[in-house]
Amino acid sequence: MGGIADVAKRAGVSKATASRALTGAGYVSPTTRQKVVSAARELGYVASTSAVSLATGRTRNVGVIMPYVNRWFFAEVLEGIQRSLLERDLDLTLYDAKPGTVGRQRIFDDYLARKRFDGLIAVGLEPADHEIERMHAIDRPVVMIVGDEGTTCTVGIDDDHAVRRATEHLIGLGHTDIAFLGGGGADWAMVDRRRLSGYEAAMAEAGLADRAQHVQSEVTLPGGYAAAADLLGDTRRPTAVVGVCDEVAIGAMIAARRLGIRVPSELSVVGIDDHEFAEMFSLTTLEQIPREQGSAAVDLLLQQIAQPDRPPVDVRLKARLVVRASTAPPDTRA
Amino acid sequence: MGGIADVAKRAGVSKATASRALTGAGYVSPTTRQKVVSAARELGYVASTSAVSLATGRTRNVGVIMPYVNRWFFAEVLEGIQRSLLERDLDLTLYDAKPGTVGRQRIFDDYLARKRFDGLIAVGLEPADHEIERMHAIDRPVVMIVGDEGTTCTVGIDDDHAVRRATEHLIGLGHTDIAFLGGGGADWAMVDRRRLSGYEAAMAEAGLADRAQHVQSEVTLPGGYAAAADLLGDTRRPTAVVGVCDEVAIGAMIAARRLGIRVPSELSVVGIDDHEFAEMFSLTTLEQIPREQGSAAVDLLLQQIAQPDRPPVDVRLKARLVVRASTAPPDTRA
DNA sequence: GCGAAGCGTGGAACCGGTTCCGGACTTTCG
DNA sequence: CGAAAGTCCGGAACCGGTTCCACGCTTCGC
Repeated sequence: MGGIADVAKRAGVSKATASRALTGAGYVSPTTRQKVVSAARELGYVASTSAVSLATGRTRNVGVIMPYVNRWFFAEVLEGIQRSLLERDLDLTLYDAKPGTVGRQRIFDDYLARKRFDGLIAVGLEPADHEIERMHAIDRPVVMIVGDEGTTCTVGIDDDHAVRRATEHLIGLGHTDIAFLGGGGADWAMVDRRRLSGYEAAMAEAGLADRAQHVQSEVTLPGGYAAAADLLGDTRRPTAVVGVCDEVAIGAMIAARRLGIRVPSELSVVGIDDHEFAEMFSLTTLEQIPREQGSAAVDLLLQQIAQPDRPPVDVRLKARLVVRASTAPPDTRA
Repeated sequence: MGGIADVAKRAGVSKATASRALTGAGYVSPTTRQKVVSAARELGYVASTSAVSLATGRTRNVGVIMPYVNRWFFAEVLEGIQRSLLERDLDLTLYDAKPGTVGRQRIFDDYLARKRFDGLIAVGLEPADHEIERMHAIDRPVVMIVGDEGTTCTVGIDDDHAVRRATEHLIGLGHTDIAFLGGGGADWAMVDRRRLSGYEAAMAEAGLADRAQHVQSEVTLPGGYAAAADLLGDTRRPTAVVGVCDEVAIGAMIAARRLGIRVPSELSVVGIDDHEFAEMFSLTTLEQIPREQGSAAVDLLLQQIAQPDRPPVDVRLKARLVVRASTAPPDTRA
């Protein structure tokens, strides 16, 4: 009921002409087009997406696969993607692939193979080799946000550069006891590794290699809180902390406050992200704009869909230093 | 390439038989079924979702429409839904319908009408009348999480009851100066309204109707912070605060800390949600488990899809009081 | 022993669009 | 003025599955 055949009949034309009139492909006289269009409107006609997909081979849908949706970065990226797709009349199907779950396995083994999408955006996925293989096997363009430059398009900030700047900011203020907080452990993400190495490089360049200190923590606000509570409880504590991301950095600020350590006079804290809470906590940070990364990924993906044989492109965005009130020269009286 | 026809040929049977063998519908002898299954495996056959949808009228996909994905509650619900769908081999397409955006309008006007899904879950949508009309017009089951009981199935906690208990908890501790923080303003959500009325009812029952005080704020952590900073700056401040949700309550706690007001001795704070940060802040709260609401919604939706003419059901979950260290009797020395 | 019921299978219609191809008509151009 | 090119449209094939129906065979019940 309500198919294009009905529209065609009402407009007094063939299915073929009705289709051409509505899709805009091929020759149709202005008057018949008008007739078809108004017939469609009168009937409330909406093309069946499955029929269109079957006939054209295009789904007008993109898949987004990410390990979390409840973390700030991922949620923001998702919104950026969604907004871009909405402008272009494309749908979005979401795959929530938490590391180490059977769900993730099923997504890679079954869901992706169904090819419900014209292209795939993978966000912070840290895929294993066989997972990468799966993604290529589906023969659809893939763009990764926060991923390895290599065979596919990628979008992301220059993590190394960002952390380097964060660390240099502290060094420039006169700090020498600077700890890096966050990451480590078993499933230690590549981004976090890259960020740590940026920190180490900056420390080394300043001749502080032997003062470098990496404190492990879960990469969440409570994780940062817990790790910082340990670190700062010691009387021999650093004068500054670089958080692997803002959530960890804010956790550290909260811990400091609880311990009665003043920020920034007794402890400087810098993060990376410009999280929505950063301003409230007056956190100095390096701003990345995940929404923009999301929409950049959509742009890239659509290019790849249009021209599948174009070589992969990498978009690397620079992070801007936002100085707020969580950083200051170390307290020399101590 | 790789259609069911190829599988059929390789197994030496007709398309019809191959289809029956793979879907499990109709009579197929065990031996032919086996032949078909292994032929399919050898060819790496995966059925085209669009062809299946076209033929069966089922998409094996559910739509989820929500105004935010970056807020805790929504993200958790989304994960709950996703997990449930994953178990049942269903896909999920996400519609991000921010209030007052053209995107939202397009979702209701165009996207939903495409009927890419067998059913729809609407989360905290606060739909306008014409939006509700649109949702019914698509002729697919709808389940709402946090919505009006009425024509559709709904899932949610009993907000009135929850806030009542939160308020009674404070009254039981001896507080009489209790402010309700959050909500109000132009696009003031229905949940928040319901919660306020629960507070007012509890105050009235305790004979404190004239002490009731509603302080408006944006329903976010920074919003709670800002509003509480105003409220608590005054010397004539309440001894306890009920936050419309945990984010607002936590914002209030942070503000109190900044102002040097001790929690809980000088100020008790209670929230609603059991947000992931609640434990870190030792916030007394009423626990709701959004993930469970998500999976309950999926269950309901699947029932409705299976039996579309069943009367709508409402699932109302009770919230459990979790007492932590943010509430105590008022400081009588003051 | 024979009709009915149950099982296993293939042919063909069908879901609802798009697109190829060819015919008719009009315009352009040499 | 005739051929070629351009425009407009309809018939039919096609995308890749599912399902109705008919048919042959076996089993069962009376």
